[in-house]
Amino acid sequence: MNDQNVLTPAKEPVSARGRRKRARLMDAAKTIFQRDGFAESRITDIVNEASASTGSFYTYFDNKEQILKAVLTEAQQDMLHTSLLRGHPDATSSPKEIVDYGIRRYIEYYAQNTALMLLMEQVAGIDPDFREERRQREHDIVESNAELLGNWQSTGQARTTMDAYLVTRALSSMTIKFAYNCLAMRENEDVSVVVDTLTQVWLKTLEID
Amino acid sequence: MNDQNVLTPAKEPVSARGRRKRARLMDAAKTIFQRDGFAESRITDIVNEASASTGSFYTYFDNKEQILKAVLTEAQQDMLHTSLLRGHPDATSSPKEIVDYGIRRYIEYYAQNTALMLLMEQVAGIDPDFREERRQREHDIVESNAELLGNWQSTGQARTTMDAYLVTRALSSMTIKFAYNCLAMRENEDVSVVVDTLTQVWLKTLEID
Amino acid sequence: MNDQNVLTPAKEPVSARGRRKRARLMDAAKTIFQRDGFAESRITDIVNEASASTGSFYTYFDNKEQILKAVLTEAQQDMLHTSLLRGHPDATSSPKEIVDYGIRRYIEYYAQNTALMLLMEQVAGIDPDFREERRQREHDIVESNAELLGNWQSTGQARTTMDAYLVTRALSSMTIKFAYNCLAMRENEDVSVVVDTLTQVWLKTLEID
Amino acid sequence: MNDQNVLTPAKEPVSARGRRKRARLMDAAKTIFQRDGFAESRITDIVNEASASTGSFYTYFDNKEQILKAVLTEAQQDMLHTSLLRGHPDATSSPKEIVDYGIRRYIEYYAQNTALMLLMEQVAGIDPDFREERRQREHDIVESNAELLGNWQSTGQARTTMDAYLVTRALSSMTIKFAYNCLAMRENEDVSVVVDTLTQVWLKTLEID
DNA sequence: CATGAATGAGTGTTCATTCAT
DNA sequence: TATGAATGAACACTCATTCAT
Repeated sequence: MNDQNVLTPAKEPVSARGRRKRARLMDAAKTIFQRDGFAESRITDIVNEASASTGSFYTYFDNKEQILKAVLTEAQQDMLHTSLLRGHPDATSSPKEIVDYGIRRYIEYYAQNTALMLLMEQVAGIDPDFREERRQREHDIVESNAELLGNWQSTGQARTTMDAYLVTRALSSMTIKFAYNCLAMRENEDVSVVVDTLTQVWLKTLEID
Repeated sequence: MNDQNVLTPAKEPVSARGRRKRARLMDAAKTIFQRDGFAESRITDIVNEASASTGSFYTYFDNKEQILKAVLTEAQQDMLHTSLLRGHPDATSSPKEIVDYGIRRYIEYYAQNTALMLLMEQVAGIDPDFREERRQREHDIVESNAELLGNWQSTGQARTTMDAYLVTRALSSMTIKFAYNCLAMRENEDVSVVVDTLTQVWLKTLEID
Repeated sequence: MNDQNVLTPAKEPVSARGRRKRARLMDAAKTIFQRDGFAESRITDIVNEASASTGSFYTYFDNKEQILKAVLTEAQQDMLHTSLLRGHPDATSSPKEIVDYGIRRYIEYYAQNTALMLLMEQVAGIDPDFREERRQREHDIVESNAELLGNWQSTGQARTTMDAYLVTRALSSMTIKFAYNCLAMRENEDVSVVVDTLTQVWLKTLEID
Repeated sequence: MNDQNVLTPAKEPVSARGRRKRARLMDAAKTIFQRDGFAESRITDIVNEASASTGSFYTYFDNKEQILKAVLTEAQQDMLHTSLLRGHPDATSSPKEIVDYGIRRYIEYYAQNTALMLLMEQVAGIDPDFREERRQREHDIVESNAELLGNWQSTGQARTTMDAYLVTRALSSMTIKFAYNCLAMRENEDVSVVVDTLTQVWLKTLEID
């Protein structure tokens, strides 16, 4: 019935006006957090950016942590397709196509959201809870991917004999960190080169033709 | 007027007593930073930990940022061997031995210094300067490793035809992030399994026997 | 310009519905003031208790002070019989009966309304206006009682030669403070013992048989 | 060894300079509390009055409540002689002399410290802890006085047969409240009249010649 | 050079009151 | 007239930094 869980009690706006104001505050917070980082951001800046008053902030959020959590949770909805191997539109595709597609999609999303990714990196650096949450999310994705790899191994489509979970974890780590270095750190901004490189490592390691 | 040479980082103690006190403060700062993080740490806690006074702190450091930089710079001395492929004691070793040795050494160092690694991750999240510095350092290491890989390619010891810099960057990324996930995030604490998995991916990708 | 007669306390509701809502707010305010005290009470709590909205509050009251005054004024209606010596139902009663009856009635009222009495004590502590108002009210009562005592003195029913006003003031003070200590402070909750003690002091001092 | 009890941890100044500053803050707080009352007072006003900074305030006190407690505790040292019957300089004095002396001393102290007395009244109105503390203190004093009265009763110096504790409580209540009304409320500022009236009621009630 | 008290700018948060709906 | 979201002045409190001793 109520999909608003107990960890975020009350503070949900009822009127359309309220919903709009809350959304504006979250947009503003996202902007400010991405620009100044969490520790350097001031609630004053957020409410100014949203053209709201401090009082309004506290109508919808208890404190800075809470709006951060809200911003990140929302951002995570968009990120659910970072599953890499899952989510390919065509179920009959070959492993090679699936790997290529998954990596491309992840990298492209990353390229579009580097500021947000940096923010998440920062929050993970600061907040153990968020760090653990992220670890768990990554763990789930890796496990799901490992399962798929297991299928490929049993059908001979992937000839590697390495442990499915560990190798998937290793390759996922590579993909995430490479994206971070090349895109967020602006070391190499040519997306297609990045995708090609990563794809080749995946295919060679998994022994997929 | 000001005979303090501006190029000197200043505040370097001259007496042995001074050098000892400065070292005590840095040890304390490292402890506190690792425990509380940079933003949450208080100078008060640092000086208490060091059994010093706030005044003494400012005798040796200009501010909180400076002692952080000092702590990290010092920590980085120990880390110079994270070059992965460089630094093998025996110059005549085979590529396989060098890869295996380099990864093992890196992972073992990481396992010994997870708190420090988390701190560095945090600071990278917060401070763009440190982030850039780290990126540059990694870039140099990757470049140096890529050069070695180039040699192996030209002698046929590594049969991959991928771009030496990009593939080294990708594999280094994997190694660093896998270490972070398995060790700092405590997902898989069996060091030898971690090393084996990483080594295999390196060797297969680079086509080294 | 301003056809709001300044002598009218304003905000008096005209409709029956309005009168009911105003009464609900006052009841709620009384509850909250007694529970939290004036300074610690929130208008939010009052309107929640009354199941009303903040807007409605300001329809009937100008501010928090005003509803406090209204609550206390209303409470004072019930207290008018705390006159101690006045208000005995039988005009032909003896001084002894009148004293005993007055004290008993006051103590019993006090025992029934300790929370309210504590509130009044608190407001007297905070608000000089209320303090002066209370002093004036007590003064009037004491004067009225002193007049009665004067009659008893002239008829020999009270043989004391002390100044009627001062001794009445002293005995009234005792009665009020003793009630406060024994009942509000819960030092001695046996009402009849309290009444007996007070009555004896009154009679002995006034030399009434 | 350490007579600084655990309820007031730390914050005690060690240097003479610190002790002076702390004392100045307490003086200032007393002034401000007496002028504005506790709820209406601002820490800003206290530190301005003391020509100190907000930071200094928090060097010695945790918050406004704590400095209030400190001010009142100190004030209470001076008040210990409000015992009424105890503390007469001449041990061989008659009951009449003792009563007269005790009341006079109490009233004179009260007349000199009306602002402080009003503050205590206010705090008692607001703070249940202080209220209880005051009740306990009064209880102890009354009990001590009742004991003395018991002696007088057994030697026939006081012929009343009333319960020693109750009658002492009643007469003490009268004294305290009468002082409050006449002096703090400025109803009758002639100290000697106040003292005479009270003394007569005490003596007549206790049947002391 | 050591000490720790003093400083005050800066920030989070509350809540009475207003006002658009 | 009812509602409850919006407002922002007001205040408590922190903590890096300075400076008198």
